[in-house]
Amino acid sequence: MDDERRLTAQGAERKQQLLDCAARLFAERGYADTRVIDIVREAGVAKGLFYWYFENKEQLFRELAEDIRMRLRRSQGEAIDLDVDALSRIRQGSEASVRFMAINAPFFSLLEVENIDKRFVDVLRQGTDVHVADVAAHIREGIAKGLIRDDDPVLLARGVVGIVGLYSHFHRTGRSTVPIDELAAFVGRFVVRSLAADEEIALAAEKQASRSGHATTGIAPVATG
Amino acid sequence: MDDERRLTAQGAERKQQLLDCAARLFAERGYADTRVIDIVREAGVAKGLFYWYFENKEQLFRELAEDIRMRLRRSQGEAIDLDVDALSRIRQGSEASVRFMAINAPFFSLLEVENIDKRFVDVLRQGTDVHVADVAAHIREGIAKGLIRDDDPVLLARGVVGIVGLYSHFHRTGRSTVPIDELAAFVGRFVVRSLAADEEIALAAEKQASRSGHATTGIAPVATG
Amino acid sequence: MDDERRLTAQGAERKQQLLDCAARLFAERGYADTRVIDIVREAGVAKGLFYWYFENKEQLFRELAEDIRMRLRRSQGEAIDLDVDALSRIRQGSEASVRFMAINAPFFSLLEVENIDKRFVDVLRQGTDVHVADVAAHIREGIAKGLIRDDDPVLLARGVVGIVGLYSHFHRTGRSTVPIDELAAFVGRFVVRSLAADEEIALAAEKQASRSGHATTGIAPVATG
Amino acid sequence: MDDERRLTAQGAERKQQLLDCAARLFAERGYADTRVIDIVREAGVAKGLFYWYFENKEQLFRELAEDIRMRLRRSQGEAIDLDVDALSRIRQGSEASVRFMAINAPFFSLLEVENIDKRFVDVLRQGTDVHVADVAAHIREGIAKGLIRDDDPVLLARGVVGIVGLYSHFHRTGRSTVPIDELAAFVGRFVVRSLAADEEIALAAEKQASRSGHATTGIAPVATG
DNA sequence: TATGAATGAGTCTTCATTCAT
DNA sequence: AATGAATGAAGACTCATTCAT
Repeated sequence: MDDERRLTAQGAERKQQLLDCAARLFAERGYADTRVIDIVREAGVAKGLFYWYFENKEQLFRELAEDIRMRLRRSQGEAIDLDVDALSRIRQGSEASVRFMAINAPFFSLLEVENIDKRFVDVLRQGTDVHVADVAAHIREGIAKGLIRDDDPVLLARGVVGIVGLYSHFHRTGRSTVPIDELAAFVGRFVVRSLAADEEIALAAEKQASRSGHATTGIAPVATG
Repeated sequence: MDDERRLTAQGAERKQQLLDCAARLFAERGYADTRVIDIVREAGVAKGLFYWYFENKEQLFRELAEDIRMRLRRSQGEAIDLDVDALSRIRQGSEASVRFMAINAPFFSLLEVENIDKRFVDVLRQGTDVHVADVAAHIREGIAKGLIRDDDPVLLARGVVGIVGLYSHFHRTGRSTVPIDELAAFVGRFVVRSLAADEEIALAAEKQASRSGHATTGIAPVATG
Repeated sequence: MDDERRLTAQGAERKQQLLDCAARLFAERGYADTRVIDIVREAGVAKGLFYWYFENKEQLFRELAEDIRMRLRRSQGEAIDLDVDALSRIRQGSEASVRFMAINAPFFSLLEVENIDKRFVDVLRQGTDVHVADVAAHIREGIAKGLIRDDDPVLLARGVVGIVGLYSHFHRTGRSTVPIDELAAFVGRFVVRSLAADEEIALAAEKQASRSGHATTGIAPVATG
Repeated sequence: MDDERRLTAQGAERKQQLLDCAARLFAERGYADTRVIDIVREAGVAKGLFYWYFENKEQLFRELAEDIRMRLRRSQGEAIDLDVDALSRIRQGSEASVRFMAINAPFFSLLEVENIDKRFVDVLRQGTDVHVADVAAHIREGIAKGLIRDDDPVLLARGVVGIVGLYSHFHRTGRSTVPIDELAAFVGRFVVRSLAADEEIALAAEKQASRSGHATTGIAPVATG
């Protein structure tokens, strides 16, 4: 792969196919235990072709991670109701994220953790930081308006993002017996309680109707085999 | 290492030295990127000696993980004041954990995540589950007494354990500018707010004096060669 | 080599090349003392390629052993004159074998002994057993016709096969000063005398003209790099 | 081991114990697959002690091989009746050898083949050569007296020695269903028929009473620890 | 675009041998 | 004599990456 290549329609499709297969395998066995040959075999192409579309295995992972992060962020934007108060918006975003991650499970397994591979801390950390910044903005507004208790906004935001990832992971690894909608609601409550300035506000935020249906838009499923 | 070997005092020391070196390296570069030769070089011994004390690299990791988990749990037990209410106990345990993990940072990097390597999900998950069960017991008591809001105790416990790990990780990776004591207090507040049945109870729990000084007892630092 | 691979013509050639090089080296230095790297160096290719064609060193040995055994058996079939009596046929086969083994010396060194490696007793023993069964059939016929003395046919057959291997080995290891044709004739006499019912029959069998010229067809010599 | 060491009685015993254990293990798993640690463990001593008694593993094997060869030769001398004719003496020696090898099976497995390890061709070959020379002397005498057919004496002697080893091996590897005395008799017949000048002589040699009872004197059994 | 043979650096693991005690 | 920890050379095998076709 010499440079920024212009791909034909078929080429783009083939590349996406490799990305999808890789995502699934990374999720199943981890980055290190997924060999390039596993990916191409899953896609039904020859080994050499991998290097036509990607510089190397690492590059593929980075593309994958960035792509997923982008989709998650977009889904959150869609889930948030700009007319409601900051605390409710955080709740909406959190619930939507839990749902979105559940639907697109295989794509998230790989980036929730910073430690998969030291090589990737940069991509993964940067993704989280963007997310945290988004939430922190809402939190600052909430504090200013007396809706959210007066504590370090960035730390609080880290907590929110972390909790969402936490329960998503729990659900993704098949250990949650709770249905996804219930789990999302639970996370919503958890987050609201963590942040709310007082009980009354918490109860109000919990009541706020959810528009998070939008967030169920998933990543297109991959035709395996 | 062919069988259950009885170690002399010196042998046990040498083994511990290898464990410590391995912990540090795993923390720095991850499990996969730490070669056996790196470990023995760090310890200043020959490669073959590694296999005198450990069956293989995987076995060493398991011993390490179990050891650390045990220490963490013990430190929590010491930090908890049995005379105070359940919510306060959870706060105490959480704060103590954050401090303990901060002090023994290199030892925790490797087990906070379930995904280091698919081979190790068993050890790591089991460790977390024990921890969650501990906390869930306190939560049940708190709910019964009206101190903790009435929600799924195991899910809540997962949240508590997760948040502690979350902020410990954040601190460990050097991104927290907040001093450790302040961070521990923040986590204490966060946890208390997430769980408390009402505001009054939350404030009371936050006031409760901490005995968590005990928990600062760390793992003996290793003299690096 | 992950699965049953279909080889191109060139691939089959390369594989055969590796087999030939391995045979020569195994013969020279034994199985254990021949490293994979020696084999690939001999073939002038890189180490990794070995594992493209063979699962591992052991597998290569097995393929080799089976291949050789097959060739030997085929050569015997070609050497035997179906019109002559059983005793003469055994003599023909024995002489042919000695010649065939002498010509293809490097290929036989490795399987004449059962003890190269405990792992391989199965392949090697099974090969011998087939051979013994072949000879035993002729012996039974010879006994029935009064040509061969009445003794245990399988034990006798083991003796015949053993003697052939014995003198082949002797010749192969360079200790026989006798030319190969003379040695083959000697073995023919030895075998005939061991089996013959009486002297007259023995003399008759010794006189029987040999067709064993066929058996000189050897394994194609390998162009050493 | 610095030099020719003078051993105490206890030391000699300890050394013999190691030799015996090694013989058993070599027979079971072959030379290469028997580790020094296996030998010392079998003997119940520490690894370092091995090198007090033997220069190295190879040296031990050589001592073992020479010892066994000596015992075999002695047993043959004892089995031969100097009063009988050459052909009968060969028969006696052959039968005695088969019996002796059967009794001391574990000690012979290792030296019957020249190919265990290229390092040992010298010891093993030399042992065989002495044996062959012994037999060849008898054969020359037999030829001179018209008892044995006029063929190359050394080649014939190789055949005799080889056949004895052949059937011993067959018996040792547990594939012979025939009782040892019967097998020995069979070998006697086989050898006699291979060599005899005519039928009458062969029948006479077969009738000759056997004194080979002497040869059953075995190597002292080893107390396995 | 696509193939699959070829490369070779990298890593774990084994084991004979040495040596301080 | 005896112990067992320590050494380090050696070898099998993996897998990302390259390249001729």
